[in-house]
Amino acid sequence: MNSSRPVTIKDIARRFRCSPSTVSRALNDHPAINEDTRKNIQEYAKEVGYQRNEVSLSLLNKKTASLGVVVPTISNYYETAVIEGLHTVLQPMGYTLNICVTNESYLLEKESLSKLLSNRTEGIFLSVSQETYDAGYYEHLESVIQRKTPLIFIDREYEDFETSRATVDDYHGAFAAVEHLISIGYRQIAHLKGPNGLTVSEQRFKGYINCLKKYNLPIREDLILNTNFNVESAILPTKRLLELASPPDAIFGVNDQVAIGAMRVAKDKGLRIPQDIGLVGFDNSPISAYTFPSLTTVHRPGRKIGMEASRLFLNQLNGSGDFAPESIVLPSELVIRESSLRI
Amino acid sequence: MNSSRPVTIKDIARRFRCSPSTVSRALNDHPAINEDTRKNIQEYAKEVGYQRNEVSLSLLNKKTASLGVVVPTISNYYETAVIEGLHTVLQPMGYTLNICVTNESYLLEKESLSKLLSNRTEGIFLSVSQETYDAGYYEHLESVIQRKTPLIFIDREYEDFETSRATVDDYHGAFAAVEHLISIGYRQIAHLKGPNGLTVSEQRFKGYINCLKKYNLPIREDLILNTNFNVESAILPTKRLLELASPPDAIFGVNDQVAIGAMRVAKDKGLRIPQDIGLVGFDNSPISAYTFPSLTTVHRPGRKIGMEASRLFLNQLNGSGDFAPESIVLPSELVIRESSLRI
DNA sequence: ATATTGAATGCAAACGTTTGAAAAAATTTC
DNA sequence: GAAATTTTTTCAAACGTTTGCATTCAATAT
Repeated sequence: MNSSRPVTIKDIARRFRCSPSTVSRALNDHPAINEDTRKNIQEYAKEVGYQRNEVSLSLLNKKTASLGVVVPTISNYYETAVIEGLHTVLQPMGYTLNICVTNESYLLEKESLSKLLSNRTEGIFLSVSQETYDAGYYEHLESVIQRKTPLIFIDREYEDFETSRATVDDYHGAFAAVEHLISIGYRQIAHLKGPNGLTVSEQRFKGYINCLKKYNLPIREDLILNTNFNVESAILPTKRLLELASPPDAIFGVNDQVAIGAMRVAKDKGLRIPQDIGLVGFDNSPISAYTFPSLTTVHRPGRKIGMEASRLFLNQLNGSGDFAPESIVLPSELVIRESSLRI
Repeated sequence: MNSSRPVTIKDIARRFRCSPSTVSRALNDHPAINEDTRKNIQEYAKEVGYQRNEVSLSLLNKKTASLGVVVPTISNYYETAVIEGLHTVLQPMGYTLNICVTNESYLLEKESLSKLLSNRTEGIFLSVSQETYDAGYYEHLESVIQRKTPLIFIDREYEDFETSRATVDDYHGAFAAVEHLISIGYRQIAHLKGPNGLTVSEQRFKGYINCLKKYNLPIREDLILNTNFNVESAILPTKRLLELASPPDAIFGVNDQVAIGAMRVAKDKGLRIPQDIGLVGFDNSPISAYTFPSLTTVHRPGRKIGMEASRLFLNQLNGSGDFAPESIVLPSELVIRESSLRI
């Protein structure tokens, strides 16, 4: 008596005293079907709200039209921008995105991947978790590779995998940011670094270090402190920086959140930005243009990364057997605003 | 020669010269299987990386363990918080979330729902698009209801549907925000409203209006301007407000983004916050605590909404036939910070 | 030696759809 | 009116897995 059972092709066939194949063909406008039969069946199908069961089709065709997106978090602007980019390209093509959040945990990442494979996902976009990255685990990726499921790395990557990847040129972005500070005249430039071990953190850190070296500025260990990418995590480190006997005259934050945290602390201390202290962030998040003063930052094209990653996936999917992995590195771009423009 | 075809139970059966049923039972630790057979099969399965095809199981059991999440956007803090909440509860239970972004478009929403139904999603969380809401369309929801697929409304809702819903008490949050401004002594309170027609906008607007009424303050049409929820959309309206012959002494923004935009414009004008102008936002986004001055706002429990919505879904799923829809309204909470604390 | 038990395995159907090939029905041709 | 042709429909298999029931085989009991 449960009216909620979805109506199937068989139901319709019974109703018309014909075979399921006829119904199937009628619904798919197959030319070998009598015009009247077709119309009747289509009308009836619409009337009873028939919707074909894609699950059975997936089984038959071994195509699921679903893709996995495995990311450490979705609560940052950048990550959602990437997902939007993926969406923009892939939703119109009929793909469904299965979003898995790993919270930076290896176990969750492993489980997510296994689940996606079990569900016969046709491709996987992966930004590995910090735990995975730290520990250098990679066994859980073997099965993905072995299955030849296209695997696209986003931002965080393993060098030694034969896979496509889309990353932002963090190194040169960071370099440009620090170079800009130097060009303005700042000399004691601190860095609020991201968590150790993550490519993103390390690349930006390297950009910072190498730029200082290039301009023969001393590298002061006491001006390099760790944060956790969010605003709060920048508060204490910034306080410590500003209480130093020889405090920095500029701070390069690993991202906008961190820079905004630093901005807040500096202002609380009565410092003027950019006169007393210069500030640069990273990401070009929407808010960065509207802080007071507005934040100099490095644009990180999240949407574009998502779209490029989609392209890489499609290339691999449609490519011939001897597929060659591609690496896309999108340039990051310095966006100069008020927080560093000391005159 | 393509080694990428996933190994199936049949493959294993062939290898052991036994029937697929035996393999299936062996893999599932069925007691009627000989200990040795079981061990051998399990070992071999592991060795060749067998992973059971969940698609076929879905077809067999009519259970897909996947849920749809249909939202207008994922680029705001609040939306991602909701999704995180859903995730927190549902991922551990084995559910997969299919995220569909509608970009506020009715057509995309309709297509997304139809796709989800075709994929035999077991439940749908829906925050209707603005277009849908404006036009009052609802036919596309009929098939969801008819299929008895649990449908949970999030925030934006249709009054006349017999479905569960989880919303935040925007009205009282807005009311409290305005009341707070009044209590501090602000009298000419402007409102940067959200897009017309959306429940969220209208409820907050209503809270604003009714609070003014309660305290016998005049309602000035010229102090009510529309925005589009993002920072940029607040810039021009705020400029207009501040250029009025009789400008407001406080602004209540429909969300934090808008309030931050307003903050920026006010500061550019040389106004001191909160001395010259008070500011209140809505959402309690992470950044709001670290603007300068920090932003008074109304906490909107996104994560909790997601978790509550999950609960509503599970209730409906496990409920008996005569299911009664539930409405959860979570309180919003005024968070007083510097931007409104004129002494 | 035969019946009885028990353990281990196989058979077949089911989930909903598509599709090549075969069959049936209708139409045309001579 | 039969043969040839065309149109329309049905059959059966396939996708990968599970599961109730039947079957097989060996061991035990009588």
